[in-house]
Amino acid sequence: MTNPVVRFAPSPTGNLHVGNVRTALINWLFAKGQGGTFILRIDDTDLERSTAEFEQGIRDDLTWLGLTWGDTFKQSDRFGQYDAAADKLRGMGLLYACYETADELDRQRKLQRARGKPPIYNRAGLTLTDEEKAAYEAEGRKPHWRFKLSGARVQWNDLVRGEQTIDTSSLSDPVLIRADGSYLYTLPSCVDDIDAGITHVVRGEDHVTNSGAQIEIFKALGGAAPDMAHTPLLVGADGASLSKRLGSLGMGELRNRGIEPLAICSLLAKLGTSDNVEIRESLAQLAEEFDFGKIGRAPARFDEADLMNLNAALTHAMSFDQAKDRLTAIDPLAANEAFWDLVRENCQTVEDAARFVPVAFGEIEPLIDADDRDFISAAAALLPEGDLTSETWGNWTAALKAQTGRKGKGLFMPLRKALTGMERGPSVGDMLQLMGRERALKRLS
RNA sequence: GCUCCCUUCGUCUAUCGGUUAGGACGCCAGGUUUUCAACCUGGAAAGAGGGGUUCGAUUCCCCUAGGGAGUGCCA
Repeated sequence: MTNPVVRFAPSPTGNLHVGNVRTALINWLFAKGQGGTFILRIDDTDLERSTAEFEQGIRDDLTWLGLTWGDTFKQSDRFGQYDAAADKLRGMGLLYACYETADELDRQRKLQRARGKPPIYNRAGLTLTDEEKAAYEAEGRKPHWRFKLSGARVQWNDLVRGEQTIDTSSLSDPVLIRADGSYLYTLPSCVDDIDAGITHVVRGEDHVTNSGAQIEIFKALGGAAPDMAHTPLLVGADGASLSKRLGSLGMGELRNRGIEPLAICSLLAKLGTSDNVEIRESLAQLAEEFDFGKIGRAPARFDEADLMNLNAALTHAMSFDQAKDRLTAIDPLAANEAFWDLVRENCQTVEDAARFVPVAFGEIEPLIDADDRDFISAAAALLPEGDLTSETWGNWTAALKAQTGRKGKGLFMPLRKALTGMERGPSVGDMLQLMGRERALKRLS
């Protein structure tokens, strides 16, 4: 396989969510792994619902994730090409005018369904005479345009699903052009794929029947259809279809929660594959490991808890340099390498470090149980003079142990609670050095 | 309703007719640690149900159940 060209084609009518991102990621990983090109196409033929804000949001999210594109364009800049393609299809007798209203079509479908028949368009438009068309036009009706399917079986070897067959006689002829003259995505997508030299169309399995119809359009337009890959959709942790909330879980929200792009990409790249779901060091590594053959055919469950686990693993191993800017945003004092190295393994996100900032650099409310009061007073008196060093903690607790007879948890836990105000956290001895003598004594008094 | 796809530990999966059904994540226990995390060791944990085919089915076929998708002048 040489230099594949793939595209991710979101429509700017909303923000990117986990399902979208997975499709984008798989395209990207496949392209990068094969030395190919990843194209970002903005499917904004629906001028009503598309907005510049969503478009920018999509670009920002992809950039944040690291899914950079080699080329990008918008469908709204290419209506001329679509018009030409439509004319070509009309000339071939493959694009025909229909005059039913949406309501009429809806009624037809309901009727068919009620009789146990599949709701397929009856092709009335195909046999309309010029007089009948003129009569509709006189009524003020404008036609919408359908592509005439062959009725044959369309076949392809799907990179994920294997041999696929779609019986086009069981499909309605797809509407390509609305009554208001605007394009639905079906035709522009094919035209763009041909013009951009797309070699592989990679998308979710909700598109398989579309692919059946689009393959016929590709052929009618004189192109060979690209290879196809349809990945199973993600479902929620409960096994039901991805919930509204999860399905629309946006990148902005994940970013706000402190989730790392690589945690998202690692999960979405490995979920539903035969590879272990673990954090990877880079997108490049994910690309190297990518293989359509590893993707299963059953829907995989997307669980936010898994995402958080991966993110925690990533955070635990994150270098100070990587975390620095984010720590600065929390508090300039937190941008301290010794501090980060100490607290990171107690953090699930970089922002979790905020909990420990007051312990090391500010004020906290010490936790001292009533029956530990004397012990804590003794501890305050025994705190070694001079600078707090890495030796201090060991010497101090040894002296305390000798004087009070306390040991183990009974010795250490009261100190932890008094000095940090928490029952859990990083090593107290190291925290002691960071907070300094003055804070320590104040908390022990 | 109709069409297509799917079903192995809690989760993601391996197995391409004969295996003690393997791994990873998670979980539990022990070790280490003042605690948490990390790390080490160990453990529990699966073939949806029913029929076939076969000397032998997780594997092949059928049925049922369950899940996903499609069936739009959405993408």
